[in-house]
Parts: sequence; C-alpha cells; structure tokens
Amino acid sequence: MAAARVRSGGRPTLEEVAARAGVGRGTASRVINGSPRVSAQTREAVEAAVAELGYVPNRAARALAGNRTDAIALVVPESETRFFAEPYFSDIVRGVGAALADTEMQLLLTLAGNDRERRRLASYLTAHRVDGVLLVSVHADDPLPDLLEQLGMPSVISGRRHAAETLPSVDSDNFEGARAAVDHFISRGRRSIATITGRLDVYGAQRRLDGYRKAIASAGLDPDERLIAPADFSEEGGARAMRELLVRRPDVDAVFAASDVMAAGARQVLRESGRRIPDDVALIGFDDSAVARHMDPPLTSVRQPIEEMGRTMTRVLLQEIANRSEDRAVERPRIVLPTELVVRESS
Amino acid sequence: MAAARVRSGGRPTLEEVAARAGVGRGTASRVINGSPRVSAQTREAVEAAVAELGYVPNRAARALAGNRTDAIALVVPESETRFFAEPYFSDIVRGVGAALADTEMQLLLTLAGNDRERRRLASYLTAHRVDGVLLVSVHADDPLPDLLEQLGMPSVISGRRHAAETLPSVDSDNFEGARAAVDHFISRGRRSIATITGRLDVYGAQRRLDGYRKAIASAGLDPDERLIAPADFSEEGGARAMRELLVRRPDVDAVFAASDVMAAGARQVLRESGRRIPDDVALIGFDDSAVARHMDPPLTSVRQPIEEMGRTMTRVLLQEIANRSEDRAVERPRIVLPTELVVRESS
DNA sequence: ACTCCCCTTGGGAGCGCTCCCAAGCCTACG
DNA sequence: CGTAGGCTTGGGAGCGCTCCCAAGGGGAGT
Repeated sequence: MAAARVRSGGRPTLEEVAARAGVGRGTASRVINGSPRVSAQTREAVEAAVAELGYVPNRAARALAGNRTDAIALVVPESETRFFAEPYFSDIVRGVGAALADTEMQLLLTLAGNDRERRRLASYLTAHRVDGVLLVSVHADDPLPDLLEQLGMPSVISGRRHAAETLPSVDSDNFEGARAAVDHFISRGRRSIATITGRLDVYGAQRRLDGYRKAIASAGLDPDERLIAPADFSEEGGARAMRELLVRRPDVDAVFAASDVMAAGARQVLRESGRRIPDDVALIGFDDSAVARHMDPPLTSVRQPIEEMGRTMTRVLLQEIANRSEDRAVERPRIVLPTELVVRESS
Repeated sequence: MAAARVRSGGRPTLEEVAARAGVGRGTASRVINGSPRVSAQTREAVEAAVAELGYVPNRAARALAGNRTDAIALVVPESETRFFAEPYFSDIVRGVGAALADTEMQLLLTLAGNDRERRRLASYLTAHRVDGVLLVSVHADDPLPDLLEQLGMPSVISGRRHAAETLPSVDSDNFEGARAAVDHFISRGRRSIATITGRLDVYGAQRRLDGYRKAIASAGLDPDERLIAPADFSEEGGARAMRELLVRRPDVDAVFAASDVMAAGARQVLRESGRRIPDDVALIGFDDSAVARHMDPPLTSVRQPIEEMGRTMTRVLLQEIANRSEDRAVERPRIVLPTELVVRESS
C-alpha cells in the first residue's frame, strides 16, 4: 500500500508533523488552526516541524472532517459573460481575489447557463459544500437566490433583484450616478435631455431611470416621456433607441445612455444624422469602460467601483459565513457604493 | 451527535442510498461511478434510490478517498488581470467553462501576484490537490511552469514561453496573423510598412514581429529596421513608438501594431500629426478587441480565437490528467490555432 | 498541606467515499 | 455430475483531519 501509489511528493500529514514536533495530533492541529489553547513552547515546536516538513494541510480531509470547505463560489450567468466581457467580469474577480488574498478561502468559478441549470446548481453548490456563494448579475426572476436562501447557504448578491431584496447585497449607486450625469448636462445648459434605458427588469437600469427623472424634475424641466427610450444594453438597441429619439424630439441636445455600449450605438446614429458631439448633442454613458475611453470623442461616463464591489461582496460573504450559526435574525447588509462621473469630451 | 449539528438539508450519504436500494455500499459506488461491473437490475435500483433521495456525492470525501479532486485551477497572473481585462479573460473562462460543462470537474480561479507568491502557489496547488493547472499569460522567466513540471502536476500553458516550450501548450498563430496583416497592406499598395511590437520577451510578440519580417521579405520590400518600433503593449507605449516612427520614416504609409491598445495610441499620434486613417496611413491592430470595434475609424485587427483556446487548453489538460499515470514519454501536445484578419475601415 | 480548578495535552471516533479482497453464484465445459 | 472460471457483490480498511472527552500537571486558595 505504502509505496504502491506513485505520488509526486508524498506530502507530509498532520500525524507526521506531530511526531516530528514530539506532540500529539490534536495539539498539532490546534497550533495549525491558531487555537489559543497551546503553550508558547509547544506552538514553536510545531511551527518548526511544519516549516521543516513543508506541511500544508489537506483540504479534502479538512472539509470532510470539519464539514466546511473554505471555498466560496462565484456564480456567473454564462449567457452573460460576453455581455459583461467588459472590465466588469475581470474587475469583480480582482476584487474578490484581493479580499480573499489573506484568507484560506478558495474561489470556485461557476458558469450557470439557463434557469434549469441554475436550479441544479443549487443542489450542487450545497452538495459540493461551498461555504458561501457570490451571485453576480441576477435577473429579477432568477430562481437561484431564493433557492440558496431556503437552503440556508450564505450568499451575497451584486446589485439587487428589486427594491425589497432579501439577500445581503452590494450595489453601486445607480440612482445618484444617473442623477449626476443629468445634473452635469443641466449645468452645461442642456435642456432637452433624453435617456436611453437598459432592460427595465434589471433593477439597476430602473434606478438609473429613476435618477434621470429625479434630476429632470429637480431642475424644473419638462418631464417629457418622449425623451425616454427603452433599450436592452446592446449597441444595436442603443442605436435603435437613438433613432426613435431623433424622430420624437429632433431638438434633443443631450442623451444619457444607461451603458457605454448603448452610448456607442447612439453615437453612431447621431453621427449619421449629421449631429456633432458634443456641440449639437452631448452624450454620457454608464460603466466607464474601455469603450468610453476610446470612443471618438472620448465619452463622459459614470464609473462604478466594480473592483471594490467585488471586494465588498466578499467581505460581506465572509462575515455571513462567520455568522452562519448565529442568530438568524441578524439583519442583512445592503451596501450601496458611490458612483462617479468621469467627464470627458462628449459632454 | 446525530441531530446535534444543524445542517440545512441533511444530505443523504452513499450508505443511505445503498440501504434504500437494498445493496451494499460498494455496489452503490460502482453504479454511481459508472462501473460496468454491475447488473442492469442492480443499476436501476441504485439509480432509483439516487433519484428519490436526491443524492449528490460529497466531493471532499471523494477527494480524500480517491486522492484526486476533480478540480483544475486556472492560474492568472494578478498583475495582469487589468492588462487583459479586454475580452481575453472572460473569453478564456467561457472556453474553459464550455469544455468543463459535461464534466464533473470544477474550476478553481487562482490569482497569483508576484513571483514569490507564484512559488508558494505551486506547493498550494499540489497540497490542495488540484488535478491539473491551466497557466495563462506566462512570462519567459516565470518559475511556476517549471515547478509544476517538476512536481509532475499536469499543466497546460497558453501561448509559450519560448520556441522550445516543454509543457503542453495552446497558442494562436501569431506568426501567420502578423503576416496576413502585412500582406493585406501590401495587396492594397502600401510600401512603407512599419510595425509597433509588444514586449519582445513575450514569445507571441516575437512571433508577430517574425511574421511581419517574413511578409516584408516575401514581398521583396526593403526591410528597414527603422520601420520597427518596440513598445510594451500599452497605449502610451504605442503612442511613443508611433512618434519615433514618424521621425525616422515620415513617409510611413502603414502601421501594424501588435495589439489594439497600441494601435489606439498610434492612432492618436497619427491624428495629431495631421495624417488621415486610412488615407495617409493605414493601421492594423491585433486582438480584435472592443477597442478595435469602437475606434474611429473602426480598426482592422487580427482576431485570436480566445474562447477556443480556452476550450482547447481544457481538453488538452483533461487528456493529460487522464494520461497522468501513463507513459511519461508521451509527447506533449503543442497546438496552434489559426488567427483571422478582420478587415474594417482603418486599412 | 490538601483540595479545587484551570490549562494543556493525547488520542479515539468519526466525516463519506474509493479501493480492493474475498465470498457467493451461475454458466460452461470436460 | 464435478469443477474451473467469470460475474457480481458486500464490506473492511483506510484517506487526513477536526472535534471532543478524559487525563495529567500546576498553581492558587484556605
């Protein structure tokens, strides 16, 4: 049995560390897990043994014995990875990675396709015993969040599904971001300010529209519904919406698009209609993506602190995991991170 | 002990499935792992029990008993996640996810910072017992690949470190991509064709330069070294290189930049110098990123099949893992995927 | 000086699964 | 009719670790 299996290193076990340090397995375990119930002298001996042997605990054994995994899953709706191929994805990951850096936690990346798969996913996640789940880009009717909640799996959601989100959530301030964009238009003397919205079943898109409305109203401008063109976050959708706007209100002199990509579509249409940006029509996007920086003219855009969202989500999740067995009545954190208007030449 | 721990579901175990099906644990295990050494009748009984109980195997137990993990790690150099925030990262992940979809394999995402961390990483990866490693964006002097190779950990590398790469690798055809770009210039009558290179310690960048040289030579053009400007993949570097080119060869009428981002920098400088694109100077980038599509004018660019690279890498890795215990002498696959010139208005 | 209590420590009992051996059964063959 | 050999099958022995209990040692208190 012993030498039968050709293992690369023959990793040392806790037992071996304990033997080397001249202590029992339990004591060695205590040292490794930072329990305070160990004398300084013993601790040193064990630590020395760990160093000498290059011991690294076996995760599987830990997970099995401890009924936890020291791993969290980042669930990404696969259908959308392309959609948010923009910095979003990688920035979130960086944030999560940063927050996990000093932890023993591992990050599991899970791509979930359609709803059926997501349903299966819930059972997988609990069976594979992930300690917690990070949910990114969730639709209002996604079944997964509720499933996870029922299963008592600690979870944090990016954005929200609706105003009454029950899960802990970390969102950016879509409302204020939109408002800042429109206020910016107003302060520069624009009066016929339109908006191209994202899919309004996405809470964030709704909030951006709310912010737009609020800014218009606060400024005492005429809230013309013809200045609101719904789209779907796509470039083509943005172009289509822009065309509609030009028909309905040819005098439009500013457009706030709820995403940079839609702004790119709008820009195209504005160009084709012979309008100059920003001279004739000012344009602002949302996301502050690479598209914004490289657009011609460079696009003013609302920046979301995406990496920070990833970091915060992770911190909140770790907290939730730590509180797991605690009072179920602890209130769920709902964090809203500030957005920032990055002014470039399009406005 | 039994009901002491408040577990969400009280997941069924193999033992319970076996009891329910009226068979032994071993038999149940065989069915679940698709062993052929089970009678059809028994198989059905076990499968029924699995379905009724909603049994899902416990990964940790499996890993511990089977000395494998059914997980692979995607190692991303953290310092570069921003650098390749462009489609790259998410496309790779999609490809990997797609290849893993029908598998039981999980994907572990590991961000490794500097070299020291990467060194530690090797021991972690083996201790956490990942079955294999996907290495993305590796520098020529990265210690990790060799460490993994020594440890006998199945690994696949994207791109290569150098011509004599020892690890299994999946790369895109940088050489042909570059050549196609330059050939395209030539076919459109350009004669003073320059190139802005990436960091030449990156093998891919070197190959792109080779392709450029080859195309120039094949066409019988004068291979003027002044037409070759080294840069570092950054926008600012691209701009700097372009300025140099304009000084050295003011008559340049075409520029092949080894990345879209550098092309964006070059475009800026060309604009400032009063040159029109493509009328005065044609421009081609590499990557076919969002930047290319949204540039003004839209940038002709060499597309790499990134998602497919992710898929292929994964398949190769799974194969390597399957062959693990086999002959060590099996040759290492080195796959090169074709690139494609996407012609837009800048050329 | 004796007792009580707290701090440390060792190690048994699993966690749920895979691996493998030995046993039971049936079929085919001599 | 006996026996060899192939299929299936059950279940013991761990995998390496955490949890927890009981035991041993001191120090403080009276």
